[in-house]
Amino acid sequence: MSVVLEKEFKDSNSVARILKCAERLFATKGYAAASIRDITNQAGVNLAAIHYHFGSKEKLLEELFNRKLDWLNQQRLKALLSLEKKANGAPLRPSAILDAFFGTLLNMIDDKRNGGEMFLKLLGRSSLEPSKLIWSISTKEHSEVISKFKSALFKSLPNVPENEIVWRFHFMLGAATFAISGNGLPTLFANTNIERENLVISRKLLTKRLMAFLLGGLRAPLSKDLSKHEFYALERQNEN
Amino acid sequence: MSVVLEKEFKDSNSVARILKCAERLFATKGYAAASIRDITNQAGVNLAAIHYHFGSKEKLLEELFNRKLDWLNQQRLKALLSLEKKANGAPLRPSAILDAFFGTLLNMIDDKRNGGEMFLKLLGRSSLEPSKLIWSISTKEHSEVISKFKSALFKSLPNVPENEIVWRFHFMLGAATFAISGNGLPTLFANTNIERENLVISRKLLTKRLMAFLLGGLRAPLSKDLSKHEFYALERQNEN
DNA sequence: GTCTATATCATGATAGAC
DNA sequence: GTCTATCATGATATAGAC
Repeated sequence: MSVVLEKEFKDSNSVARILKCAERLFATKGYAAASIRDITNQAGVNLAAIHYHFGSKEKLLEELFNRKLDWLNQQRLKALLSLEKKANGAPLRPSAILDAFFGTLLNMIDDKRNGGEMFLKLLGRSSLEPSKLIWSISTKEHSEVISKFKSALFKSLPNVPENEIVWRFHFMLGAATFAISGNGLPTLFANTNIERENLVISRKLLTKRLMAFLLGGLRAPLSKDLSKHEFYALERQNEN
Repeated sequence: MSVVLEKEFKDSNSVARILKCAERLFATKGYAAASIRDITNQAGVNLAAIHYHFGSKEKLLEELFNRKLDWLNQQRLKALLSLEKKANGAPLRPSAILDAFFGTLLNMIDDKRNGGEMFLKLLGRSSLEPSKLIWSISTKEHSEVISKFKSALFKSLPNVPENEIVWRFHFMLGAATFAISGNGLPTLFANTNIERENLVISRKLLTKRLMAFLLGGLRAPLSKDLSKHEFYALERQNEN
């Protein structure tokens, strides 16, 4: 048996199962509340397996993040590069940039076999986690990707102050995170005669909804106190 | 000494100090990771004090939430009622509704003496917490307030399907939550030649930024697949 | 009402047999 | 690589002195 196959075999037996269960438990209970006993029990492996394969609970989280986040960021980069190739130097449409960034993110919802949905919840949850642990992970490539998308947006919206764009990026991340983690929706839809079926989310519909919202926010007129160019964002509206 | 004064004295000595420290620690470390040892140590009270005054760690969290969230929701309701009184039956402007809901929220940032900022972080964090514990708290009044604001938005945007408004409400909550909890901003502003000073947030500026974004998202044109009335939201734009 | 002391249990981590 | 057994620590909670 080759070295590669041997590794794959090991992966599917222990490491992969641990990763999958850890992903789910971290996402649902939170990192601190999910014990390695929970994880190893559900994964059907021994209590010591996590320490053997990963070294510690923290390293497990780190590994989890690096694998999925790197993959996601590669998708994002691929999408952005493809857009830039087609545009041939011209600025991209804002909606296309958002698609490349947030569309790839939401695509993971359907990737249930690989735990994409759970990872998304974990990712969202971690975004509000002030712990240094989370934010020290994968800052290497991740911030590079963020940087590339910022640049694309700057070029795409030349009349908008750059720091305004960054702030709106931040707001968009918040909206997208909530879109993924549907907590709070029951409260929100309570006392509404809206069909319950609507709470069962189709990824495509959710994406459309979110994208419309994000684009509206990104191109919203600047508040009067922030700039004299009030309706800057509307200039490019016809290109959308 | 009157009964009331006696109670206030007690509060300022133990209960209040516990609440304040718990708020900060829950917000910074998360509920699970913040131990009652941390809390009682920082509060300068005995380890057993939490159980004596609140019964358990969970009850402490519940008490914390109920106090602050009720207060916030009262502010929101007051603001909404004041608007409706002035409008005299006419639909409110969307921007005014958002001000009443999210403006009151952001106002708590400045309330450092009463731990408003910490509570906001805790609130945001809890929004992504799938634990039943958090979501079982204060659903009584809270969902009523949400309901009233939904109704106001429905009236304000009569041409928008109601479930679309609710979804956008959800997205707005996400953006507002991220606006408050400024995690991720360092990553976002990295590699940018934007002055670091901009990361020190003034509440007023942040509110302006967020409101512009929210309003843009709320009134964004509906995606073609969602409705035939594409630019519905722009109809009321001049009233903003 | 507040404290000391302690009970009871779950946690992450490790050592060593197989 | 996997298991059992165990450790030290820190968790929530409680009983009882003052």
